[in-house]
Amino acid sequence: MAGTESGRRHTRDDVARAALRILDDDGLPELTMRRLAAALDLQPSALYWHFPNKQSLLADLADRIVAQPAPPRTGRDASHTHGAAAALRDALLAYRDGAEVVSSTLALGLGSTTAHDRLTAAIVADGYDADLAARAATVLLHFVIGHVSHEQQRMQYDSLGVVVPAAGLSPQNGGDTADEFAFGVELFVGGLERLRRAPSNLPGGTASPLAE
Amino acid sequence: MAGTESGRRHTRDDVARAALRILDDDGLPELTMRRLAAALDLQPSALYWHFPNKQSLLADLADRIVAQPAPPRTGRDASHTHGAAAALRDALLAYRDGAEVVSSTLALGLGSTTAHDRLTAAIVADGYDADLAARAATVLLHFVIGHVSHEQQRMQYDSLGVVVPAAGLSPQNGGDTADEFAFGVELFVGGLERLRRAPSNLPGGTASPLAE
DNA sequence: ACCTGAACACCGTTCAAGT
DNA sequence: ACCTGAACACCGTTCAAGT
Repeated sequence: MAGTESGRRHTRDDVARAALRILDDDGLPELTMRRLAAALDLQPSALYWHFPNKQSLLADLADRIVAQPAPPRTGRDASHTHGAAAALRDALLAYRDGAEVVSSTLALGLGSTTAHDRLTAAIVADGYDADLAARAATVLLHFVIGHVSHEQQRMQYDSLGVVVPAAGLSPQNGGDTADEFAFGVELFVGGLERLRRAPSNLPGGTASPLAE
Repeated sequence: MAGTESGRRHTRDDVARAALRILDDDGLPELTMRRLAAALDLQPSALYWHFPNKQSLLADLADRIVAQPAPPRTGRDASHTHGAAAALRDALLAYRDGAEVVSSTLALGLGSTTAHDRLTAAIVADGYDADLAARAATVLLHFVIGHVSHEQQRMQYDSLGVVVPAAGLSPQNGGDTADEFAFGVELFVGGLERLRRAPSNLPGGTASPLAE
């Protein structure tokens, strides 16, 4: 009874929170302007007083999902980078289709730079210079979003009892998705560490000195 | 005059090719079933004889984009992995919004496993066992798709003359996108090489033996 | 400042029926 | 085997007008 709708007129924050609720309850495809308006007892056109269009609403949701305070992580993380990557994954997993919302917002060049900034800061805290960290953070961010997006798609297939025949990207060897995530982050951190000893070997020279 | 429409009735291949043409000419948002039908001089409902729904059509397009024969790459690649990653990037770049089509198809668990298979084979060819390679290929695939997707979004912004204020994922330091891509692949390969010497250090032990 | 009412210009998809 | 015609059940967005 004492829900999100109580007084009379709504604020931009109300709209965003109602949208987050629909997202989490029923998923991104169900989050239409018309359904959101109905949840707020509003005409669809009223939403356009609060947000210029649907994409900017989604960008706002993406910011909220990413900005979410990180729950205290169990155990010491192996590095700041590991911790920041895991915290970002947790944030994306906290809302249904969270990764997709953030991904599509990023793909349109919208949304804040919070996620990228935090990963960059963590890499810097692990001892790399700001320039390198910023570029590496972009790489890590692509992996994290891609991974969690795939993870969440799998969750909703599982909840529907769908048997996926031989999907190319599913964990192949009985490892669960958290293990696969840790593996990806470890690969990334390993690559960073290798750069620490041999700072420039991109063009020219043998790129794989350890091979054979 | 002698275009895609000549005889009378169309095949599934005709439909897919007409769709690829709309995609490449006008982008993914313009690729609607109604516009596609019009391009083929068909009623929209006719498309549903060839494809059960729009998503399976998009999955077919994704397969075609990825399966595309790789143009001969200039210069020797530093490794099979570098070559396969670059070839995949080229394939995605060959069609407007190519990365987004593949990404959304993957996100729905549709499409073939060609991209993943090829990356896996390349990693195996570089001397890693099949198990590790398959998991690593997933990581690399996430990066490649995320990177190219962002790259293509940027291309269409540039072509519109849009000035993006301070986007968090744009190349920050004057490096072009191809350099950023090479950097990401190098990071990935570096991480793999580190695993070659220390095959298991994920849980337990110091994860960053080189730090400090 | 915040919302209604009504409309515009679209979508994907189904299905009986035609050839 | 391949397509038409007509409909269903939706979308996001605009805009004048109300309070």
